[in-house]
Amino acid sequence: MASEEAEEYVERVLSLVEQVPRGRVTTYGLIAEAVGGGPRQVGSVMSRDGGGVPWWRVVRADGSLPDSHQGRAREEYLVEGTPMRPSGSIDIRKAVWLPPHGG
DNA sequence: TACTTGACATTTT
DNA sequence: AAAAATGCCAAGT
Repeated sequence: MASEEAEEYVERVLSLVEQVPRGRVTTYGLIAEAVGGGPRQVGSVMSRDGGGVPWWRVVRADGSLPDSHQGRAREEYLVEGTPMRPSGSIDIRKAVWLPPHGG
């Protein structure tokens, strides 16, 4: 039962990811700022239990995609109309969604 | 306790 | 613009 805290942290992360609107994305760092901890922690949580949320809406701070997002994520960006750059990475400046802070 | 790992971020070359 | 180096946080071994 000692890991109840860890589960709550996971739920907070997933909760934010579920709140990301279509056509927008957010970053690991912003989520980390909102829920606490570090960007890497958010990434770890995602790989563990991010399978139930729109994980493709979470990208790196510069709009580039993690190796794991290759494949399905690309299709999602196309159908959702996510602002992309000709290079293939996301136009983070237009696509970024700021998660709600402390409440 | 020390070392290694990971869907990251920022600064410097 | 792209790559390397450094910093960061928590968990696992």
